[in-house]
Amino acid sequence: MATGVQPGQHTGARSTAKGGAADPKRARLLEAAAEIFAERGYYATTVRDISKRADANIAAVNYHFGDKLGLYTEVLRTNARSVGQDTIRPVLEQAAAPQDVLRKVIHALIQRMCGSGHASLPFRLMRHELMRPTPVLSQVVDEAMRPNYDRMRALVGALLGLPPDHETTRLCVHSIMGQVLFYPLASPLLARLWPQLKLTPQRLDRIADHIADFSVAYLQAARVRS
Amino acid sequence: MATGVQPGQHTGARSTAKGGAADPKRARLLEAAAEIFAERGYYATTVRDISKRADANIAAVNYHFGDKLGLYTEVLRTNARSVGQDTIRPVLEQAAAPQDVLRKVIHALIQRMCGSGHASLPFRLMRHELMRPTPVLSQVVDEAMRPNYDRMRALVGALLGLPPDHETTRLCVHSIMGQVLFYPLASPLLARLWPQLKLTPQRLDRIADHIADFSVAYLQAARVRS
DNA sequence: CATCGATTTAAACAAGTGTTTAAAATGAGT
DNA sequence: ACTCATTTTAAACACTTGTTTAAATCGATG
Repeated sequence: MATGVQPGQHTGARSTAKGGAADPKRARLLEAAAEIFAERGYYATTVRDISKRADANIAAVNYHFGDKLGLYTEVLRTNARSVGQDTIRPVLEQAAAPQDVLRKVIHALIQRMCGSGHASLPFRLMRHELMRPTPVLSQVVDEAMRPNYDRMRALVGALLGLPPDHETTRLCVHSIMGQVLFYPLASPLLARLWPQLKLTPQRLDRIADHIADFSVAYLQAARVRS
Repeated sequence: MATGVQPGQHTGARSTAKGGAADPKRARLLEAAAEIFAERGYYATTVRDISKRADANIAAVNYHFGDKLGLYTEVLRTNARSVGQDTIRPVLEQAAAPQDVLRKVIHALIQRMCGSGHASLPFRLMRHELMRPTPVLSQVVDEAMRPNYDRMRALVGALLGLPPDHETTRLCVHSIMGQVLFYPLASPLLARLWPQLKLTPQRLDRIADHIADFSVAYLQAARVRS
């Protein structure tokens, strides 16, 4: 104890010169961790795998982030912002007819949640967090999920002619979320029930169209005339 | 090697007397394993926990079932039959109006998948298998899921006036499954987005009603007149 | 060059996992 | 009572995990 070095919260002599890559080893660890966490989730990822991909020593994670969960927390906080504010929020807040906004957000969600490219990395992190929650889940929900859930309730409530906190409004939002989440969350099941299905971007667009049609049918029929 | 004892497939001198509980230690292991697997899933369950609950030695699992996966396979095969044939199939095959059958199967699925009682143990096993597939998943899908998926497609196809293997039919089945699975699979998310929600049986019935209404709205509107 | 804090390294640690081993106990058949 | 296959047991094994340690290296400052 009291060795003089404080792992995980060193005094912060960073940003010495040009404002760019300060402490590159730390950045490489974050980058490698994000990729592996997004691929396998928190529990199936080992600090040895992360260290190897980042060309760092096994102790690097503990030195720079305290422990594995500290590294994961930092990775997730960054990407939660990307999901919650940068990607979905602008789609939900654009000025357009509510039905069009709904269609677009369904398309965006399906493409990101089912995609495997670099742009969907934050969504894959969320996907794992949903399937196998970690102690960070509450924070993720607060930053990435609840704001969009609330906006979604406002949107669907407008379509229904009901307040955002009405039970029916919530259930409809869940019906839409459930349809969307089915494809990324139940994909191992789906792959065996319908082996021919290939989730190409075109196919994902057809699926998103269907989900929108399927949902709008109820929202229109149930609309309370104002 | 060649010790004369063949773990996992002993010669089967079982059923000596009354056809009831032959090899009670094996049965206790199966019972204990089913409970713990249903609660925590395959990977989070240790053979030590199972052995302790069954009042058996740590080596008992290996002796009677070869290895942990052998025990899990046997537990899952039993309960897959319960899910696939005993519980859902009769609901899907009853002679009634397709809409009523659909409503009833949605109710049954929601109650079982979200329940925590003894009757829903097989469904909790399936739930974990969906969220965290094991090498046994394919077998589970074949025995418990695909038959009902096919029956579901026939039912929804009849409501739509489309063949069971039409793309729209499949997408509609997925929309229904997604809405149902949302509550059990995304429950950690839901618990934080809507903390007041308590999944009582009455509430589950309201949810099932909503899912049925939500789905029927599209199925009726999209019906191809024959 | 010497100094000293920050970083990196190799090695070990402690805890947990599924599995195996060889001996002990069991119990029915002779 | 003895035999012998079956079952149970305690102990250890082999392996992986996250974490820690203490020494080595680095890098700017005096």
